Amino acid sequence: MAKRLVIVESPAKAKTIGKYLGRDYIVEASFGHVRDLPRSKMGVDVDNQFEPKYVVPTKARKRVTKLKKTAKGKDVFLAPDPDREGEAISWHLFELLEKNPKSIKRVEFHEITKDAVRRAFEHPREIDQRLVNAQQARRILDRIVGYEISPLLWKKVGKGLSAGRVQSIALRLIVEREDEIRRFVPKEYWSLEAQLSSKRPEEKDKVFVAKLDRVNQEKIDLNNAEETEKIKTALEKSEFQVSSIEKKERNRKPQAPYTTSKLQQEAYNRLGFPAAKTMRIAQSLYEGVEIGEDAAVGLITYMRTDSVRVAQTALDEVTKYIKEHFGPEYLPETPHVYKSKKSAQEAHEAIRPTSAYRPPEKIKSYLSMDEFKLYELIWCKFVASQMAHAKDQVTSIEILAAEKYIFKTTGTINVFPGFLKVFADALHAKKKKEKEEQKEGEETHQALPELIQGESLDLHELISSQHFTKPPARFNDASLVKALEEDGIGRPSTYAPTIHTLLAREYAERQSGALVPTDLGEVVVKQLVEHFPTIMDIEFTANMEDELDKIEEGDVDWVQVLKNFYPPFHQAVETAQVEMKDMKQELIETEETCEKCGKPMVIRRGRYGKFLACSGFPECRNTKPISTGVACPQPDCSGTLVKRRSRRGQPFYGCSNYPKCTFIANKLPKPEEDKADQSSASETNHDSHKPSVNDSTPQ
DNA sequence: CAGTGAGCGAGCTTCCGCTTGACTT
Repeated sequence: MAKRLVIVESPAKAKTIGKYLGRDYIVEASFGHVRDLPRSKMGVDVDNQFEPKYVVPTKARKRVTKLKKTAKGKDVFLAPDPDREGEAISWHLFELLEKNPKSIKRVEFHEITKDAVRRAFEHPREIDQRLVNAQQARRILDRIVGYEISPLLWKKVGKGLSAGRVQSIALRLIVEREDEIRRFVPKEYWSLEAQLSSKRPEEKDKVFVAKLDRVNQEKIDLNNAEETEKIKTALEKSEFQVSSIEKKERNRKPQAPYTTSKLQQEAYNRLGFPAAKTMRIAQSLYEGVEIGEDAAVGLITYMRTDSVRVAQTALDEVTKYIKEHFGPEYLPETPHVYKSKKSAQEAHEAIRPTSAYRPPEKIKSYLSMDEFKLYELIWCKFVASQMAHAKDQVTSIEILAAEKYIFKTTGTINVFPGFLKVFADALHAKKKKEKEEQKEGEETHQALPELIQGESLDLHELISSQHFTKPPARFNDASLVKALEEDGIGRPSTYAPTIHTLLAREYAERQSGALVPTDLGEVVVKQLVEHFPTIMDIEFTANMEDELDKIEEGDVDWVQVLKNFYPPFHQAVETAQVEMKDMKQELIETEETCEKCGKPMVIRRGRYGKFLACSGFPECRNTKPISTGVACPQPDCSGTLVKRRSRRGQPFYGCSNYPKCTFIANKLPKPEEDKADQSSASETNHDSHKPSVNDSTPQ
């Protein structure tokens, strides 16, 4: 009968550790937090040292009972993650179990390897109350912000709404990006390219392209057709001569193995997986997949991490693998070491395969298509991260024309693939003929002919093209997660749920992958920014983290941090109770008159956004949608287009004269323009968000 | 595909961060 109980957060971790520790230990999982503030009320006594009231949520009841029973008379080791939240979980467990066991100690390990676990058990310690207190300050602050502002929104905007330190900043980013896009004015610019080739017979067939770069040593901006055509004409008869050739060797470095944020970004950009889908699939790879005859094997390390650290055993193994499969020349002189971002809590390793010796192709038949694709990303990224640099030879050539115009071009030849070999092999294995986006952000390179300094070239064609600057792209899962992570807002476990919340509240919606704010989202952000500028500041979380750090260092009392925060915040809530506009009642006057009763129409906000309603309500119940101002393209129709929504919620544009006119379109057609050369513009400036996401994933 | 918004006003809604399993049909 084992005399020792170890408690960790997750059952998968429990299984692995159980194997390392042997029969003397029982290993159980807590399944995350086991105590929390009550859901139904604030649960914080703001007048009495912010004393929190902790309860065991119903979901955790059975777990806690089981743990209490198992702990009786044993030596208990609390082994949650070595970070703020893990320390808090340990403390809550301690408080709940205190009376039952013979002893309770805390152990910590930063990687789940036999060695690290063994060592941890040789040095058990007490719970670090400073870490716990930092967590309490964080928890209570989030509770106060969320549970004081949300009810204000119920009163002023609509029931069921929410606000919070993380979600409201995420929403703000989305709303402000939409503002930028609306304000954006595209600017015209032109480029001028020359198709050239050598006159020498042996190189003559290799036509290449060079781009106009400078005039009289000054960078040139071509702003319109006239300017461009003038130069073009001047150059048509001109001599083109190679004025400089520069060859350089360039090293390209592999990137670090994945953190959660980076995995979500790349899975979205390369595979089209929304953040939630990536996490679901990663979880199944982590929990284990049956491979051949063996029992289930965990294929990757833990998927919620902010660290790029790799266990020494894994480094040794991947080094061996690279040497055997690619050859010693594919190894760097010393192993690459990557730095996590400063704010990382480093409780886990990077996301990596549990063994380099399980290349994707080898286990493909045991995985679903999606599991395979995600595993392949993770495996390749990790193996590449410990391979040699790729070496390119980059040739930069300048060509002089008409004595003052300088054209530039570069050619790149890969002389040693290094880490790129992993990605090239993966691509090859897929046998894809179609041109696929190269991994690791490679551009397509043109190969140049061998040119000689001073030689004169044949001009085949001068190509001028019109371009327009593009507005910034809307956020999608990848870019939003990236922005949040860079500003230290949210944690690996919350990026995907935060996006879900914004959609569930109807603050934002997905349009072919992009996150677009709704009217409701815009109203909420406007009110919050006006009344809670501090909370709505991107820097708020960073400042909070500084305070939490001080608590962890023992420099500041956690209650004092809340005492500093609360009074001005609460005052802002009180003020907003009085001064925030009641958006539920808000009527916006318009010029339109009701065709049924002649009274003016007003804009109201409803479930589906803004609409026009008669001010004579409830006597006159006439309503109509707001016109987009775009005329109906149907000939002989005097109507304008209005935005509507199908029963399934899909927005579409229909004619205001319906049912007389049945014109319908999914996208707003461009207003008619007199210029016929619209089509020659090489780039359009909307819907620039990409890529599109599979609509197949249910939310 | 073509609707939405007050009034009475019970009792309800809500945060962030840790983690997966399952009251019954």
